Amino acid sequence: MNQPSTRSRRATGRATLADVARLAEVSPMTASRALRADASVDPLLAERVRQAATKLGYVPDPAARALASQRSSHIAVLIPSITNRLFVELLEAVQQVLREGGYQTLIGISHYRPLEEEVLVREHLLHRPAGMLLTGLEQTPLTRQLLQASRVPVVSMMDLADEGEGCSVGFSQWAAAAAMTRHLLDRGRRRIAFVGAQLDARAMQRLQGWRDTLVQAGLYDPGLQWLDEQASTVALGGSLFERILAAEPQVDAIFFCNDDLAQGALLRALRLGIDVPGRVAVAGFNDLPESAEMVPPLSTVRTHRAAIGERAAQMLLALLRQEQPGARRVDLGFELMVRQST
Amino acid sequence: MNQPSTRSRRATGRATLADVARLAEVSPMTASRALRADASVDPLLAERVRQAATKLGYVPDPAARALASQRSSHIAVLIPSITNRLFVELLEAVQQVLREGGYQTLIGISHYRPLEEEVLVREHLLHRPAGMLLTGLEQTPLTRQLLQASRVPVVSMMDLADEGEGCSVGFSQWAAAAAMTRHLLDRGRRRIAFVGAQLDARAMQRLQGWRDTLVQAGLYDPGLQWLDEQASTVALGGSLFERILAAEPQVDAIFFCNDDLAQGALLRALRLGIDVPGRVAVAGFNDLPESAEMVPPLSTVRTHRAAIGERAAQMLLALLRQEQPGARRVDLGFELMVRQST
DNA sequence: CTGAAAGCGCTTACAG
DNA sequence: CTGAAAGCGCTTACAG
Repeated sequence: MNQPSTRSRRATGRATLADVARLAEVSPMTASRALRADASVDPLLAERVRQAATKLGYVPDPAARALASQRSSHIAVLIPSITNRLFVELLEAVQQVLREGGYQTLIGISHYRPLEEEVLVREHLLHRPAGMLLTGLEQTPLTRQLLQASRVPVVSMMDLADEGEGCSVGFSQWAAAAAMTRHLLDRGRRRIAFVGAQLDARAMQRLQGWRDTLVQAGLYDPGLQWLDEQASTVALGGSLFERILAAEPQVDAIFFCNDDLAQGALLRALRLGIDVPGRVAVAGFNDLPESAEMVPPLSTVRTHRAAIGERAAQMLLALLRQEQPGARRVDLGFELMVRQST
Repeated sequence: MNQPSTRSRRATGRATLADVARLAEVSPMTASRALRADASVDPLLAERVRQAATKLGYVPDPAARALASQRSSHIAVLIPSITNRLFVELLEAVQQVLREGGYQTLIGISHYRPLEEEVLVREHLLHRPAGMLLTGLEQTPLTRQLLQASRVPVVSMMDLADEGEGCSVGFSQWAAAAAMTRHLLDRGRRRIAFVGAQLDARAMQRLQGWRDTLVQAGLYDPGLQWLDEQASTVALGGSLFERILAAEPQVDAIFFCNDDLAQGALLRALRLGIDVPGRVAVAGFNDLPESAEMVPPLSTVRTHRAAIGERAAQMLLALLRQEQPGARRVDLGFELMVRQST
């Protein structure tokens, strides 16, 4: 009895589905179904199976499951950058939810480049992820095609897809930038510069929100638009701040496309003895933790990135459970944080 | 010919090892070995196999490989926090190297708690990672036991293990803190406070470096040791700065156990009009990107976290290839960054 | 609702 | 150095 074959390879010692089935006195198939809460298994049998599994401390082997089902328990999450705190907080929320849902998170960094994202999508698809979470909507045509062909469920984070265009959770960058610009106008500012860095799609949408608002107010001046392809850093913000004031002395407000840049501007102003907001107002975007501590505290737009990550992950889990995800497009909005720099 | 079985499940369309073997006119076993550069396969055959694989665009199925070999192509990387930029940079370097080595990175966040780390180790072990990268050396006894029993190769990052104690890449927190303390003494400071937050093992080692140096100088005063269990943030640094100066007016230098806290102190000093370094010197630890931009620029200790991540990942890859990893204990040192806050 | 058979795509453990 | 056989631990696709 229990004569092990001479060529046995069992080395794991872990309980297997067959062990559970034997203990529950059902076939492995029934055990498999019961444990996945799959097709309608007789509730009594299902319960017996579950108890057997608990008793044996059974944990399904992810590799075996993936091989048989052609689908893994991994979810690939692609973000543009991991040194940008924004995406770190997004990621943390995502991972939390996915982990509770029984999935593991694989992270890919695209460095803001659609072509790198394409490579990442291709690589990850080889591992047959159960689902994917993407940042933004600037996928290359090939990326879209690969995803569609793979039939892997996808949810996009940060930006909002057009109606009927796929699942997305985010907010309107345009509206948020427009709101901040309007705030500056309300404060009596008339020569409002915009500084964009990195120049990813979201920065450009913010630019558009600024521009449209100023055009409408009859105050748009293309000379006040400062774009820089470099990554956003505190150092870059400081240097741009100095250059703008030198080039356009009549500027009375600068709207930076994110907080790193704006923080750099505030620090540079301190160093140079430039009065903010007296001489010039400074606004940022995202509301990073340090922004409230700056001197003066930075006015900015708070974005709900943790909520976005959480919601997007939940939506993906619903998709994986074949449930209707409720809304396929969730707008989580933003919040204007008026502090003392404007 | 090529009569597919009526119950075929092939749906992937991907080339399989059998396809490669057929094209190269060898057995699947030989193809498998050739592709892994395993046992000495006849070089001519190996070349034929490699060409066939390229021609077919063959990519091994990770799930099948994991199931058969009981070892996946994933590497688990456990870090204490992902909102701390230090670990983000560590992680980025790690992931880069692992990816080039053909491995995928799975991230676990322990929130600085050994017990959470234990849970993560247990969870990840279920997925049979090829290897693991841990942060620090404060594993619980059970964690150590689980790791040892699993026989999964492990490399520790940041701290240095004792000789013969397992693989590690890092630097001496003690020496770095001692060096900064000596610098403050050299600048003529005599009442040097130390501020620790989070109170993880590394913060405590820094505390020890500060203490030992002051004891040796005959200037140690336990009343100047400020410890706070909260996470290090800019806001906390500001509030501690204010409290310390109120409680110990004769303090002439404050050594914060990391840059976040020190930055908060500098900002608070600006707000309160306290002269740094005139009234009090401020020092940090880690050299975050913003530190050089502060007013005044922050003196701190630069830690080589990217290099640590890179080196640790390389060491793990060497272990996985069964190579001798050269040194099993690599000290990457630190650099004193003397700027204008001290 | 349940189960016996086959198969997912690799590698281990032998034998030669 | 090479290969035929068996097996890793699940799920798919049927049949009943």
